Amino acid sequence: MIDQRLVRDNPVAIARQIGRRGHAVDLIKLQVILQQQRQLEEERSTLQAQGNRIGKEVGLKIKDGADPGGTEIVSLRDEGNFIKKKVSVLENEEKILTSQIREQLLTYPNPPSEECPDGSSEADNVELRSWGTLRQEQGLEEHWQIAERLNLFDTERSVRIAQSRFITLLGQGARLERALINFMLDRHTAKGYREVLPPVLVNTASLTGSGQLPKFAEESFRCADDDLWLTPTAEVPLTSLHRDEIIPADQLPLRYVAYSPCFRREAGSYGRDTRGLIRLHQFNKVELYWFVHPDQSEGSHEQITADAEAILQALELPYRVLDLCTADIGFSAQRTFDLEVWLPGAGAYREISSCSICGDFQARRSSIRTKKGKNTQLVHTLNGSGLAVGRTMAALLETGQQADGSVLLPKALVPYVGCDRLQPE
RNA sequence: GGAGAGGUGGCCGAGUGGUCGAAGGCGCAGCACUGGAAAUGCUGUAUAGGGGCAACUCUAUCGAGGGUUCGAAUCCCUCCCUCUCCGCCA
Repeated sequence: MIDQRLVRDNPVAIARQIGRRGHAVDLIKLQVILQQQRQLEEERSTLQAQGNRIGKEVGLKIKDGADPGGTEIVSLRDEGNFIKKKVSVLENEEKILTSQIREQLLTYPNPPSEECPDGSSEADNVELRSWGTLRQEQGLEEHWQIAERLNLFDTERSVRIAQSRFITLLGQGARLERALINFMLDRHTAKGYREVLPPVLVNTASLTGSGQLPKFAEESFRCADDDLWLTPTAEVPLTSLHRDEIIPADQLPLRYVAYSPCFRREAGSYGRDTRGLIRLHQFNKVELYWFVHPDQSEGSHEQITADAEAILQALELPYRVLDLCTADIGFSAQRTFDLEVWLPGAGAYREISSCSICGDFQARRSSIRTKKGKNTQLVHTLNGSGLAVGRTMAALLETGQQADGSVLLPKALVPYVGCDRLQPE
């Protein structure tokens, strides 16, 4: 959420910043409402102060022996009643404005940071660096072909169990998925991350706090009879882990790593990536999440990205790093670095991690603050996938495929899987 | 699912209509004492919004919303949540 004081003081500047995302916004109307609201609040609190004075006066006079039914007390009561009526009128108007303000504020995306490159589509994303040597020979299989051959998962039966875009991993496939989750968690916790296994059903407040609601309701699965949704990413429960809290400054930064299944409707992606592990309604992800003091967020974006990259490097998976342009960053992000892994079979890079710095955007929505002495301020939050597990498996299959049909696994993974290659069962 | 209890500041806990943002304790911070520490003593210690250079001050907040009243943490109504016991269950 953007700071309403900024909208009140300089709506044009904020609108211009948000406008860099490609859609013009007009904050002048909101500014007017904010000014009205502030004026109402001023009037109301002045009246309430008067009312409070009368209340005290009546109490004191009665205590001093004044006749509760006497003219003096009665006239004070009348005055109190008069003020009360005026206050309640103002309060009602104010309440309407306040909820309008919040409703609107919640719909505006985070203004991109100064460093975020301008652009109008994903074509304007900037490649920052790449790592590893790409396999580019002809005739390589795509991951779903390999998986089918090795019997790692069953697509058709998954439709029977659920619907399309769900996957059932089998045998070595299931084992590899589990190995990857453990491997990633171990690597991150070894670096000082605190491991979290959160609920995967989250309430509306949690989704609003991290920025998925109100704008992206159609992307999430909702439980019909409860105020609960299937989480689209562990970022949601991790943000709400400290919602409505004040974290002592000396405890920051807090760095969490959470494995969770993630659920997304993938509305509007009909026909894309229909085979294999790339785009599913349910997938596994290990997520990194930082709460940092605003004075210390410098450099943290690069660090969290490096932590995600370390997994790709340990798995010997070539990738590149993109600095997403203003048109391509997510709703809550100020700036985002995407990691794209090389899929030799598909002959393309695919997003496998998205590392974002959100500034105080989520912290304001979720009311997460920190305190140093008397100074209370919003924390800054960062998140990054470390990594998307299904897509990691896809990359491993395509990268490790051998002429004899087996798949060679990276050395680091051998202790987790229990063998150095996957072979037909 | 059945029965009961309860939601007060960072925590514990008092407070059943009047100057209560709220006793007391714990914790925390500063100061004093000490060679240093412990113990002790003193002082301070919520959040949000408004005004003021500041000291400071006004308003709101005792789960949420509504009501009664000149005045509500305290009385009434509705809702939410938590806990305990029983049942069921991974």
